[in-house]
Amino acid sequence: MEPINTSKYEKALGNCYLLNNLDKESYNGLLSRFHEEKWPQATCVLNQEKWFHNFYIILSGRVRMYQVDPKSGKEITVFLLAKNDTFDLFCLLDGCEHPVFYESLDSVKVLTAPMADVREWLNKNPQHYTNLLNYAGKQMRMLENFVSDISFIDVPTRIIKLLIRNVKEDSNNLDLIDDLPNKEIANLIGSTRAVVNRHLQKLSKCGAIEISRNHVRIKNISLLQRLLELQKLRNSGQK
Amino acid sequence: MEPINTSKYEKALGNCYLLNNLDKESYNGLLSRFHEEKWPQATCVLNQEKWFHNFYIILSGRVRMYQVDPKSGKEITVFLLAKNDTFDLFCLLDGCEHPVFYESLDSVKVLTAPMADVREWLNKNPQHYTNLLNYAGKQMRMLENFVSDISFIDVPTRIIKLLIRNVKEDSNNLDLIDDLPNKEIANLIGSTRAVVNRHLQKLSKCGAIEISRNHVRIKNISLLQRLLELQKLRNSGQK
DNA sequence: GAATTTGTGCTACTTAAGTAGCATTATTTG
DNA sequence: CAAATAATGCTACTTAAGTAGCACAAATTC
Repeated sequence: MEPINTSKYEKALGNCYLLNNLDKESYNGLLSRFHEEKWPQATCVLNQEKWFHNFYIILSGRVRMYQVDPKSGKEITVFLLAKNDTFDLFCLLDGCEHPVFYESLDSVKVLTAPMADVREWLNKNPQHYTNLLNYAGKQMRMLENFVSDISFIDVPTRIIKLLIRNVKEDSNNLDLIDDLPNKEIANLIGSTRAVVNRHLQKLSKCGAIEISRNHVRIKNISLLQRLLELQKLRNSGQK
Repeated sequence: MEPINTSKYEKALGNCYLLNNLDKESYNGLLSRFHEEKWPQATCVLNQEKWFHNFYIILSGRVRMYQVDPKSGKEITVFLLAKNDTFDLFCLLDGCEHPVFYESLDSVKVLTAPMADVREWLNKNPQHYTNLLNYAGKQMRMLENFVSDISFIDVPTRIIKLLIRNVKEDSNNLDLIDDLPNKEIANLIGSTRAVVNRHLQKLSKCGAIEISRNHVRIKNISLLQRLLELQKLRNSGQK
């Protein structure tokens, strides 16, 4: 395993939180511990030990982190990770095992280093903890929102929010989630395939979206936004 | 506002994550920025700016952090904070505002300091970030569990898990949650007063717990544990 | 101690979400 | 190209959770 060419990744990792504002020396010191790995599409690495001993930065492709209910087999996607995201953040933060699953949605390129090495680097360069704290804060906010969304909001509205959250501002295209089957969309909002399909059909019939196998396309973003507003208002007369 | 007597709090704050393994100098440097405050029971400070500008460590009493659904008025308690807990962690981590509510359940004593001071201290003493990372990791795990619990598990089981999680090992007494009205229990698991009451009645009738106004008492902890196991097994034949 | 507020325990009802099942179509694999 | 697999689009059904409403009791306030 030869040392990686750190300069090769400077552009690719420009937006990775962990490498924010690093001086040349820190940057090379950290990156030199990593090497590149490729995973084929739709791989689920069952061995959870792995996340405990290795740390990953995504170079390209999507990885979902999910939990499985052993009782029903139901799954929920906790984080949908993409370029510049890292895992496992939980282990990196507190050094404990994290019983969770990871699965690649595309063919994926990652940089990986032993977890212990990354933790050691952080210990030796504590001035760079701030980057990690920021990222942890953002992820916590996402989790907190997930909790309140599931508890407050019905499935059709969660779908609309998911769609709106993922449209690219310029193109109206769906980023990250435009090529998922209904089952994966269900996992993202904590519901089931059949129920999601039911509501996608309605959105399709009213002209907000267009659906085909493995694809959802936004047809009328402002209609979606109006539907979301309507949902927020409905029942607001309650105490 | 006179500087606090830092030695006074050494015992009280022995288990606060933020003060773990601090040398005398760091300890005093941090604590000297704080002063003590008292809040009466059942106070809800509506001014959310406050959490953004001030940081709090709980000395005694309980504080719940919760979200409110503006549509229905429904609430969900995200964290039930007690002695040695701190807030607002989200702001401390990433320096952004955090639109959330805090409310005291008891008469509460806190130590408080300007958020900027705490962040500045952390910047100057980066070797102590580890404590914060650990705590953030634990809180993230709690949030992640909350997500999967709400999405996988039915209300009666969530109640049982809440009870089991909160029994003191030695005494069988409920810590933290033994004096809450049904409505507060509902907020803790993301349900409603009426539904929680329905299931508490069942647990009461089968002899697992005893209920009275503002009180739940464990009568048969091993029965609760057996009920939890039963729930886990039921339907496990599904694919 | 009268009046108000808060919490409980219940019945009856509504509804969204989930479940089961299956036919149809698209895609992949051998 | 045949067979297997994966994804969809339905219908019909079940169910847990939530809603509404109210009587009653306990606690608090004036």
